[in-house]
Amino acid sequence: MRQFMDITKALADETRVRILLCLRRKPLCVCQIVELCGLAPSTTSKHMTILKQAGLVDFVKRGRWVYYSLPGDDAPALVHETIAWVRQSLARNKTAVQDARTLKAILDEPPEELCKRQMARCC
Amino acid sequence: MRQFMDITKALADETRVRILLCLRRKPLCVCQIVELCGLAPSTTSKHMTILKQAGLVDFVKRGRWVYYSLPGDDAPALVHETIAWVRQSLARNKTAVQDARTLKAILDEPPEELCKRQMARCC
DNA sequence: GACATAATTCGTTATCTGGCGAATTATGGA
DNA sequence: TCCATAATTCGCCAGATAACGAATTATGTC
Repeated sequence: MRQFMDITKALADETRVRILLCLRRKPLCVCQIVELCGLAPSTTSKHMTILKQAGLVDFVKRGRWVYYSLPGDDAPALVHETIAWVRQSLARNKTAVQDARTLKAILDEPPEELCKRQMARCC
Repeated sequence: MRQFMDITKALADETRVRILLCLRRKPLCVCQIVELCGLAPSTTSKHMTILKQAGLVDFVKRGRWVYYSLPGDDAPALVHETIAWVRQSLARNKTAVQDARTLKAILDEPPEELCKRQMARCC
């Protein structure tokens, strides 16, 4: 039950659902996710921790960069079924479609530029 | 997105998930649900309102009694898929199994007795 | 109509959650 | 070694949520 409730609580926030959907195609680094959801890096990081705790995402560190992705085939069936359910439920959702467009633009820009812009915004 | 988030928020509470699972076999009246989850009638009623708002349950009034049930075939596919997902995810869950046992005992007793006991408890 | 009672609504309280900025950690480059 | 910087953790605040008991609503019975 614990694991299931971790998952439902993780999904009970729109930002986290949007992030999950955006990881569909490829791993994203934190600065890209920050750009996507328009929140402070600290807040975004917290969301990623909650998703990780629920087992809904994985991450790898590459130097100073952290890449989050959907979990691999070795993850529990529950996790895969959950992601499938979310994806199916929101397949034609307006917000999700818009996010996919935004993501495309973000991926066109080198991550370093994103980070610099985010730094400039708050300091 | 609104409807989906209503559903995930409804599922982000263990009591509500347990109630949903217990409705599997047959409709239950509020006093039975109160007995099952061990909370105050007012609290339980609020939970039922949230589940109803999310579309995850229906209810019918029979005189002074209100019976909650899983929604019928005319409910949106999203609702049925959600319930299927929850059921599958917790099929062998310990809490769910225990609740099923408790429910069996509750169904053996006439609802009137339950209501009287609940009344005695708080007044 | 008056009363009993199943359920809900209301008002209050304690806890949880999501948000931010500041401080900290950890890594690559000068 | 020292600095720059990507990310996280910490400390705080505002708003949401779950719990209760009291009051209210609605329905059946006398």
